[in-house]
Amino acid sequence: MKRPTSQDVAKLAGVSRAVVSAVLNRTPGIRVSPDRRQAVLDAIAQLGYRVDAQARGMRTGRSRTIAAYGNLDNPMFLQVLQGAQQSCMQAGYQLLLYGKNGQPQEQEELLALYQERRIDGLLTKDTTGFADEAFAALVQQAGLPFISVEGYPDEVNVLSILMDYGESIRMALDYIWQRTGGYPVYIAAYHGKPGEPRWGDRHRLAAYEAWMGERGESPRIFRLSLDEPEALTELMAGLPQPSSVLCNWFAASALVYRAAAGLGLAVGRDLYVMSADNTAQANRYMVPSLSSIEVPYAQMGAAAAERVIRLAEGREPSDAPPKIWIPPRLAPGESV
Amino acid sequence: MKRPTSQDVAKLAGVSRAVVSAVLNRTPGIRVSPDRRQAVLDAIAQLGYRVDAQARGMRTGRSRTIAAYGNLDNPMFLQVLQGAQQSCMQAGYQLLLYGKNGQPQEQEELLALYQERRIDGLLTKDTTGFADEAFAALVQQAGLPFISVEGYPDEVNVLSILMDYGESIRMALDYIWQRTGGYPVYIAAYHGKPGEPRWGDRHRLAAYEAWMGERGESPRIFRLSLDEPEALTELMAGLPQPSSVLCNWFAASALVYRAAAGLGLAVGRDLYVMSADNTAQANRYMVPSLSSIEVPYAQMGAAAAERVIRLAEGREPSDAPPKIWIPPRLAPGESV
DNA sequence: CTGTTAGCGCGTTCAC
DNA sequence: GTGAACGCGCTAACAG
Repeated sequence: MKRPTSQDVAKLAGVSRAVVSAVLNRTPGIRVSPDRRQAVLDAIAQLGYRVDAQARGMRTGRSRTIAAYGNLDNPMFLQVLQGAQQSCMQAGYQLLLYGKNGQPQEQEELLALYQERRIDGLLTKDTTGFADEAFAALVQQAGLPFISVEGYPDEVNVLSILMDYGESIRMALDYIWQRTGGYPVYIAAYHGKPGEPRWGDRHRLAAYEAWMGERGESPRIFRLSLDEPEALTELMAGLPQPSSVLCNWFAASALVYRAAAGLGLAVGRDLYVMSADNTAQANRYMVPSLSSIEVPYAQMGAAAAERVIRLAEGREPSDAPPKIWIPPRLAPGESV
Repeated sequence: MKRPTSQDVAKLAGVSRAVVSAVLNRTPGIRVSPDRRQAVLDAIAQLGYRVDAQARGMRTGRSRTIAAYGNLDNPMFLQVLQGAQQSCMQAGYQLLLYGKNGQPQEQEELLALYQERRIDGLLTKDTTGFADEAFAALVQQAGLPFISVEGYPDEVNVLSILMDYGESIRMALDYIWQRTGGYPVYIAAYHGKPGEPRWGDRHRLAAYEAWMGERGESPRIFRLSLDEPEALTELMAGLPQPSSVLCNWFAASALVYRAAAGLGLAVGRDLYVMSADNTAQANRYMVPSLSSIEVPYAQMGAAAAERVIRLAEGREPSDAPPKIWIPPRLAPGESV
């Protein structure tokens, strides 16, 4: 009892293999009468026939598979995958997972996947503002349909799915103001040494300054090294009660909670806290639960996959804009 | 400038296509002299030749790809993927992602992937103690190499990678005792209505009872519905200080923190808390950070992928044990 | 309009 | 080490 082939189906249905193929792919140029068509479908069902994807792929040159590349340590990547998978399934594509390990050869291996005809397109989940022009050039040269989630915000030659970080800050500020009537301190946390803030943080900062400026308030920005969280306690000890703080990042909010506990301040009463993202998906487990802005990664992944597939199939209009913007989402908690 | 084929490589190296293939696959039965071999390798490098995976797959009948099936809402699945990817890469395999959506047709689609020759094997991340015998039978009948992470603990016909939940409890109890000298209350949380506890929870409970019994203590078990967390406050108000509690699940620990805050109890001083898992990966963000036992999902994913690949390649001895046990891991925090 | 024939794509493998 | 067949589905050209 071996695998049935299109040959077997053709014989059982009393037609040629070409008709079987035509029925399955509605091939233009080959018309099939309804009854013959039905005979083919019956034969397929009876035998449990399945097209050999490899044989089809070899003939057509496409694999109907795209790869998703990202950091498997980051839980947000899972959301991207979820969205991408959704889009793939709707389009009849498969999703190949390729985890980032930080090895330099990985980029070549991604290209190799394409050259081996294992994938038709590539989607990467990059860190905010990431850009690797050398890689982008290689990809373009190879002709690999490519789209980045959160990367290459300023490279017009690379297609990206982006979130509007400025809007996320305005959304948070409006929410805090509506709930408390106060103007928050902004905490910009960073890892390691203070450097030039990255793309996302630049836009967040600018939005904060503009929002405060429009209301005649002077911005109060506190730069916090995640490696020296003690500084936070000093800052917070000097704030009147109640005050509100808006953190650029979940990790900073966690430190604020910790410092508040040390000072005997009750979050949600003596101190309002909001996070401009939900990187760790831990917001709702915080006590009290942390209000935040969410980056809609699933939606971004879905949009990315959809677009890569269009690209791979040559259905993307060449004048399509390189960047697609997805709006942030407000996730209220108990901390504001 | 089109894609180079093995034909092109052969011509450039002055050999037949069979030799190119033999060089690439160290085919037994075809000896290639060192200089010819080198000529082939040079030609490959010069042309940038890559084997067409589809053509190879069509000929060999294998795709060198396995699928991972699981719930994309669960961050732990990402860890499984990470481990699986690692194993796949080492073996030269690709990982196809298939997200669980809860639709009944999914099982058929997984089988279809195999019948279409898109995958050589399947790995599923199931919930603890899960078992679907109908699916397992289908898979077996189809001949699809299959292994479950955390599922089918009692079905000897299905291969699984499992964690020893009893050991996780003993590990936690030993740790708490060593740090505090106390005997914890055990909190068994559940969703919805109280029912028969599942496989993992049964083993946890039994281990708790046995451990307490060995020390001449009578077990103190509190069953908690996650939908009625108020009951927890009552329980905790009645405990002496300091006391310790061991929760079967992260979500229960989060509720304990919340109740402690309401009662003015300081976790880590008035009350010691430990979680028997880290499902939400939020432990280190809790204030204070939550001590817990971790399920080593990455390791389990790696073991699963490795085994599926062996199975697919027919390298698995038929007398191999159906279950592989991976030990739990202690993750100390500040709460104990 | 409906359908057939034949060749193709590309790497693998068996007989020599 | 070589030559040739093979795997399986797609599709251009062609015929009834």
